[in-house]
Amino acid sequence: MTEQGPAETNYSPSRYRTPDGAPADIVMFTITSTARKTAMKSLPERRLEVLLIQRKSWPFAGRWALPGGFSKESETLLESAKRELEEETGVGDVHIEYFSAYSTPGRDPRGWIISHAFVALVHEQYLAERRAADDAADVRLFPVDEALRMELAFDHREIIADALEQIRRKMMTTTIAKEFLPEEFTIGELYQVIQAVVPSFAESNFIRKITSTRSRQGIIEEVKDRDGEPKLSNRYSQRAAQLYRFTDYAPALSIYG
Amino acid sequence: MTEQGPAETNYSPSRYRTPDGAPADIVMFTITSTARKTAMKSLPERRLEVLLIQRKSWPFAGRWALPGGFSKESETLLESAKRELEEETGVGDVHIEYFSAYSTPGRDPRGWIISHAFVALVHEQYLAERRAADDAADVRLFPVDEALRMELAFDHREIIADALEQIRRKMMTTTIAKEFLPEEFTIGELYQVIQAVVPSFAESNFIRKITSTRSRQGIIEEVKDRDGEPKLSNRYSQRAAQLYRFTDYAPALSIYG
DNA sequence: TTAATAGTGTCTATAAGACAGTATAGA
DNA sequence: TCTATACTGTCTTATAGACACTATTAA
Repeated sequence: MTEQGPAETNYSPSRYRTPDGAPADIVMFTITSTARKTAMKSLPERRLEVLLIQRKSWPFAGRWALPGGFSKESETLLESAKRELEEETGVGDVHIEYFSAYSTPGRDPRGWIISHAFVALVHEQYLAERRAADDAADVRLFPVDEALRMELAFDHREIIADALEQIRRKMMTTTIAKEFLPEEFTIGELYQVIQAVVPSFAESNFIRKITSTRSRQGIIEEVKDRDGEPKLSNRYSQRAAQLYRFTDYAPALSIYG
Repeated sequence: MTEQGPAETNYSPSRYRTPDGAPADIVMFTITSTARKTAMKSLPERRLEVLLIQRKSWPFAGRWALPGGFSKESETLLESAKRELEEETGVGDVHIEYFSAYSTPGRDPRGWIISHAFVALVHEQYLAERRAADDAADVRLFPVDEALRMELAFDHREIIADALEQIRRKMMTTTIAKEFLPEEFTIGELYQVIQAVVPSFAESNFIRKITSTRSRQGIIEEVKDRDGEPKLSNRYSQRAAQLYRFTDYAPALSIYG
């Protein structure tokens, strides 16, 4: 081959300009439930929200930004992201996954800083205490559409848009819905969670499809009580609904049949 | 919140340890065709191969490694990966996408170096001249299973394994097969390409499925000549086969019906 | 005539999709 | 009795899957 990069020649760190930092930024989604004021029990309104922090200092002081911070040499990026998130939300056992890197020159006025974006999915209940304490403070949940219309710090608007696209795809093709649901849930809840993330989702016969056909291959299964009787819930309706849970089965999708 | 990271306080780069480099490493896959020696025209054997480079210097001198090199402050990681790959293969118009980051402490003896892995998919024909010139040199294609059994530099074995898993999933769920095929191809070729990447793929009625059902929603379409007559090919068989091309249609897969 | 690929015919079982109807129980 | 959710019945059409059969033509 022609000239090789530094990796193929004698290496001396001081000869090269090196990055000024490798932060992890976390797009933390949750789905909030708000009770509707109806005559009787009803399903709540569910809305996809994203956690933002108001910056205190340069650059972008005053602007809202994604939580995150610089990673350390002694940790992986994933460990770094988990640490930062725990510092922000006080919650450790969240679903968190690497997602993409952002490296456009000039994206951070502090220098050459490549940001590593993570997506975290959190049960609303884990944030409950935090919200009470910090409401109207410098850490808040915003509805996703609202966040996407805001002037955020850095390229965080683009990061959120990419993260949203990714979880929309994953919501339809994997079982990440479980990250937003209790262990046992009703079909109505599952349907709502899918719709909160993918508004265009509409399946007239949803219960029929999920409880026959593919479900025979076991994405979800009915919950039974100790006597082997179907376990029901009437949280949301007069008529009790069957409770389900996700199994470990992950269907392999294919466009080729 | 509790204590904020550097991003939320006054920033002074010199106060923090910074990374020693952000290289892009490229897992470049291609599918090679080898004619079988049969009595007549027949489909070639197709094999998934990955491009490796033999390192000349410390660290891991003599070991085979992924092509790549340190990114520069003035370019995005994608631009960096494209540049490195072009230097290696002489080809510019390849399909290349970001894939993951590798950050385990100690993964690179030269220091704190977070590697950005890309997957590139290349038509075999683009490599044809290169191979003739460089055969038995320090840049070679290896069958993927062989590469995964080798002692490679850094954590490149793990990177290749992850990349393989990713393109296997994408081969089944997207139309990346087109990156390994000519503009116009036969069903037999498509089937072979899928199998080269996903050996477990087996569809007895493949032609039937792809030309009815989902194909009515248009993943591929028949190629016609100027007179509107079906365009055929007899590259691989006595009986001429219909040529197809991919459309722009990307099916939306779902586990929920 | 055969080899090697490229299809088609036909049948059956399963799934998708629509849509009207029934079930439940607290307010 | 009404309301809001949770289903079930029934019909039609589409798709999946198996597998035997026909088609093509240079060597």
